[in-house]
Amino acid sequence: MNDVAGGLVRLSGLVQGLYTRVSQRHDLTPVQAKLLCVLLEGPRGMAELAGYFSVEKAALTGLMDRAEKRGLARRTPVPGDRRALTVTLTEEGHRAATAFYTDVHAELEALVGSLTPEGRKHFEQAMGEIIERCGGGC
Amino acid sequence: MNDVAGGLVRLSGLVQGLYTRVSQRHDLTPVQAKLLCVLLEGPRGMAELAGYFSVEKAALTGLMDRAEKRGLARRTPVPGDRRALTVTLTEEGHRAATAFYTDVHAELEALVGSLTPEGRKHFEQAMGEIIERCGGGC
DNA sequence: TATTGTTATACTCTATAACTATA
DNA sequence: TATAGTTATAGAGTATAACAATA
Repeated sequence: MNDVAGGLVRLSGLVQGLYTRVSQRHDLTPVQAKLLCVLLEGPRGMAELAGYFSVEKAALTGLMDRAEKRGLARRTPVPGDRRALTVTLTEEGHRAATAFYTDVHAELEALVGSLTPEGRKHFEQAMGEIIERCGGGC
Repeated sequence: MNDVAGGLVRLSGLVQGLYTRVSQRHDLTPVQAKLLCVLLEGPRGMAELAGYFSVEKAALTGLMDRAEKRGLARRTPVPGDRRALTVTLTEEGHRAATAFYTDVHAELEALVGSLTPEGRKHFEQAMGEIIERCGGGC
């Protein structure tokens, strides 16, 4: 696979590896890191998070149990619907999320650091097109 | 993250998701699919595979136990070193590997199908540069 | 002593199915 | 009945540490 397909797999592996290494550096699992990053944009419901992660509700229960035990996030009741829970970051979780995000962002920037401004622009545009055309699923 | 970093994460997520879906279609886990693809290029030792996967030897024992139980690969002795084992694909494993590989290749090609020939060339070149500059680790 | 691979143990992540409580 | 979330159970993947056999 020495073509686009191979390139995509290798590039994706590079990004995945980078993400995992940075997670470890912050004493997080990659999934926990992803959870923190999502919650950085605001509180979310359990079902909402399950949908976002393309995972069953039950998996989120476990994920949140561990995140809560580690003091990164918490579940709070939703006024008006006594079945529902909202997930928010704790202070520690917010600090961890910000630190992780900053770090991973810098490393990803460094990853494309060898591109010329021109090449970088083309690359960004191509990624944008692929992502847009594929949306969520594809 | 609406920049290169965000694009890389989303693109990598797209590729990862595609890989996982195709694996499932072939009744494989993503890790098993990766193992089959590596073995398609020839037999490998256990330690060699562990290195390739950036994983401890013990993890590979478990991985191979399951692959062997499913009839996809087998361990054979190495003449000349009675400690070592070589991992090879079974016939069924070879069939599964080829079918998976073909399928994933086609899907990845389709992923970049919206790019113009020009854009595609630029994209390929940029990926090549990034990968080359980062080699294995980076 | 170093290397190859395994075993034992524990943890994370995930799926499925059955369940509770509320809407 | 439908939705939100949990519990129970099982399996994959991984790490660590201790081990056996061979080099």
